[in-house]
Amino acid sequence: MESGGEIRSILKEKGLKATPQRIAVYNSMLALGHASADMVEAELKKTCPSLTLATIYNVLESFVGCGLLKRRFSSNNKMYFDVNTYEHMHIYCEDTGSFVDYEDDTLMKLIEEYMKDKHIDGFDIKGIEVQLIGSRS
Amino acid sequence: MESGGEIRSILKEKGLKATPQRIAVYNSMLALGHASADMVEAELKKTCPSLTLATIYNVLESFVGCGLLKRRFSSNNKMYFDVNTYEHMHIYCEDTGSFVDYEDDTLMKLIEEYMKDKHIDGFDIKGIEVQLIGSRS
DNA sequence: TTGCAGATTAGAATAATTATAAATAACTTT
DNA sequence: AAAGTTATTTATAATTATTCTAATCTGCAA
Repeated sequence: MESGGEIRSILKEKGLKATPQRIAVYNSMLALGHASADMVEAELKKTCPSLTLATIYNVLESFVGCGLLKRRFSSNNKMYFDVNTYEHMHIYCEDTGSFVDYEDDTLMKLIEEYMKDKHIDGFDIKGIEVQLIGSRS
Repeated sequence: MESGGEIRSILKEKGLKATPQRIAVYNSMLALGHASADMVEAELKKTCPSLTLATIYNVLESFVGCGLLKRRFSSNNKMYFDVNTYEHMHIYCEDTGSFVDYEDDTLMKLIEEYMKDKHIDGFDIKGIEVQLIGSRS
């Protein structure tokens, strides 16, 4: 039941201090799944009112650095971050401008299988991002 | 050899006036392939010095509306646009933060084929975006 | 050619992110 | 357990990216 345990060890491993702010942001990202900096701020406004947006950006950036989060691709002018616990795809909803997680292991496997023995000159391919563009039906 | 011909008719069809600004932005996007508003501005600074960023944003937006361009997904806080002449994927280079077009019809077909008879509840899927994340090797 | 709806412009306003420098708190060493 | 070191947080300012506004201009239909 000790909530900060896992993240503490990850941070220590990366030489980052385990501050309450980082733990709060991490828990909030776990709850949200994916979010932008201001969404995290809103989520933590009650429990952590001293938390600044600048800190949130710092924390999110440091989490990307240590692999806890991934940057999300978006088509508006905002940065989104994803909890990096599993490989999944996203549906971008044109009507609401929001993202919905979408899991399809078969498709991910299909793509990964195909890419495995592809060689793209000049690049090391580290990951594949798939976004479905959709509207509410 | 008349450069503005095609776009003029597309604009007319959509009820948009064929202004020199729109034609200039279109040609610049054709040359760049994909770009952000400020890249278009830089490209046109010499030939079109009166062109404003506000106009460029307006023009890009109207082009997305009429299908000449597509919004590009990115992971920094910037909007990018793509010339919408062919289906292709992108490689995002982590080292330089830039995008490189990548064509792989086989993979695109593979994915489209798979998605064709998928039903995702609540959504009409209109498109698929694939990004490869890579670093310079 | 003229009228007018739509487009462009300059500039201000907003939104999103990053930088700066001082204050604070986590971890190490004692 | 206390002190020192250093990374982190904080508040604020600055920067970057985009959108809004209101005045002017222009493409094009009549």
